[in-house]
Amino acid sequence: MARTRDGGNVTVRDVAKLARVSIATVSRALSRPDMVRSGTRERIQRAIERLDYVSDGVARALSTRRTHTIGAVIPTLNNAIYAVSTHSLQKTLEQAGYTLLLACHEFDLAAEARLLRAFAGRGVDALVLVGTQHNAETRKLLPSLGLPYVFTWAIDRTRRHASVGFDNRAAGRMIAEYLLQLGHKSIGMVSGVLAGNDRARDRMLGVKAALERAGLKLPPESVVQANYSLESGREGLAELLRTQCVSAVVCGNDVLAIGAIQEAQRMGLDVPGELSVTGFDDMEFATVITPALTTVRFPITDIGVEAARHIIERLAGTARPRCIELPLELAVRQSAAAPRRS
Amino acid sequence: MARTRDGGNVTVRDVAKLARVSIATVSRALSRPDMVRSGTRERIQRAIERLDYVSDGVARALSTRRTHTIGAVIPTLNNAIYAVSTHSLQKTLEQAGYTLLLACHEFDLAAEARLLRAFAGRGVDALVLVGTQHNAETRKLLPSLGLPYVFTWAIDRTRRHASVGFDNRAAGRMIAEYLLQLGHKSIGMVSGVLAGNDRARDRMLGVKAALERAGLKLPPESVVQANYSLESGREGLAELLRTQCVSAVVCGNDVLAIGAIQEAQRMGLDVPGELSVTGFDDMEFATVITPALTTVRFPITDIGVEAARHIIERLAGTARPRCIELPLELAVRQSAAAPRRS
DNA sequence: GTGAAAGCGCTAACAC
DNA sequence: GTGTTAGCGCTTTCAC
Repeated sequence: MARTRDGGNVTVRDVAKLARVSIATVSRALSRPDMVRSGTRERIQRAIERLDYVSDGVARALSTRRTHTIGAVIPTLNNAIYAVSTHSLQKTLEQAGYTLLLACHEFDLAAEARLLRAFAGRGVDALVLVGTQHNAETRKLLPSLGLPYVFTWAIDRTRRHASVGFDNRAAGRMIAEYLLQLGHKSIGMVSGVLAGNDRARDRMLGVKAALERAGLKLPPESVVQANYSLESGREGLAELLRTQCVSAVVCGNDVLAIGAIQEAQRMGLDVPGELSVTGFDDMEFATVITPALTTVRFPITDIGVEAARHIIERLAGTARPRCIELPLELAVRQSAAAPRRS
Repeated sequence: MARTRDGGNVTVRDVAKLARVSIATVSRALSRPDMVRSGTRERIQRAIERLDYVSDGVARALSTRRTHTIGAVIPTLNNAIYAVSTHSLQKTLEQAGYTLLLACHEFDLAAEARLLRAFAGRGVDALVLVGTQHNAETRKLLPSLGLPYVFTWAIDRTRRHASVGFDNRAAGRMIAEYLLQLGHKSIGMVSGVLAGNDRARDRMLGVKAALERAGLKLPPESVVQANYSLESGREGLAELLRTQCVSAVVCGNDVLAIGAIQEAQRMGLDVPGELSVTGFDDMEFATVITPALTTVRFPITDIGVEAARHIIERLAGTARPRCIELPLELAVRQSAAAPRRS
């Protein structure tokens, strides 16, 4: 996008003039070179280089009704797991010639709807969201846009929307069953905020289901909710232990779990001797804390890659499975153990 | 962007017809409502609502030559510090009505140039980059685009480019002087990769300068370079200690430092008794490791906020200081101490 | 205060 | 193969 002497942008017109062809031929030389005779093509190529011409994506977008831009609205970048899945999303989209428009709703579903609307106005070709739970406005907007979209980090049980993620409920069951198997009978949770967050809610429901199957309960007072930060994990644990007497605490994610371990240690509790603590996600830092964190591993990078692939293939007109469920795995380390008999 | 019965998008034309005005008036009612009589305005408003009209950003962009889109090219989202500064960048831009186009170059400056060129082609209104060191292509491209741009995470000493960041060299000096003051005489580094990364290089140069002022040296063999990961930090420390005998290791960032502490402990070294280890950044996880990490604190969130403000004000035509230097602060914790006499 | 018309820079029929 | 021309949906003079 250099300028011509008169200050305007270099356009197809300038290239056409210099190469002594029509603008249509310039356009063709760029999009389908095989439709242009090689001599002409080279003349155009030279003109392009001499003028330092870069074709205007906005004009092309207006003409083709394709921006080659994908909008992703995620909860936050301050959470490593969303940052990592967004990274792989961007790299995979880039390889296919797509550019990523990114915004964070900070766990506010009304903000999510607003951002999606803004992206639609910017003419994105497709949308990537996190979670399957969205507010009424989003639910109305999404189909009306006529754009491909995909939910991530969770799977859509209704199968009405494309989704790539994992079964958070199964993850909750998995960790709870592990604790039950270790012999725990009283289990509490420091969960992520449940409202508007189906990942947090499903994990909690999974834990609850496993406990109930074992004849135990997970009453509301055993579940404290916390924002996403170490500090919230610390406060959450303190709050839980103020009223509940538990031998194990399932935390809604690794960050909360690490905060909880810090707080337990500050209170003089031995982890896992007096209190077992678990997380979800298996982020890189799960092994930094002592004791290393027992958690559920998700293939986080794959979420971005698969979501991107789904979008790319939808846009290319290729069919694709609508729902991709990624595998879970228990990462057994040292923060959970059999409860001490007392 | 709902559709009309015939499948096409709803455009100003549809709104104009329904409101019985010209398209020019619809456009005005949207951009400068005070230039339209209130009765007309309300008729138009009703038509817009009935048709669920959303104006087409691409067409507006072509007409106004403004996309209200800002492109940011960062090294990676897999590094919490860039993710966090990008988060605040996005939120601040959003408040001013701008949308963020994001891409990662993964520490490849040729990729950076390619991505910047792609963003320019997409018609971004301004550009945000990380660091002051860029390859020849980028250096040539940036001024030729005629767009505002800002470097972040470092300050441009030449003052020829807008920048918001901190003095990484001073940060290096700060941590080295602290170690010298504790009595260390042999100091090594596990640095980030130096090539193409002025933040890593300046931190190293700062350490070197401080050592030399104290009559000590930092020879190349005392500086091992590592990618950004815990694993690289572990390997980096192992490699350094294989050939060097040091009482303190300055790591290029907190992640490397935490990896280094893990490795030192694995080797049976007491930190800080037998080896002091420091980082840079003061990320949230700096206190998760035992011993808690001594590091240099940067106001990471402010980088994004200030970079966004700079861009917003430049685009609004308001003048702004070209170079914003953010403050540094030593975060003294337990991973560095006086060396044991031996 | 409102309308007609000329672009913004590109693509894509359709002619030749 | 290549050129002509009519849009894509909006903003913005310039008349009235």
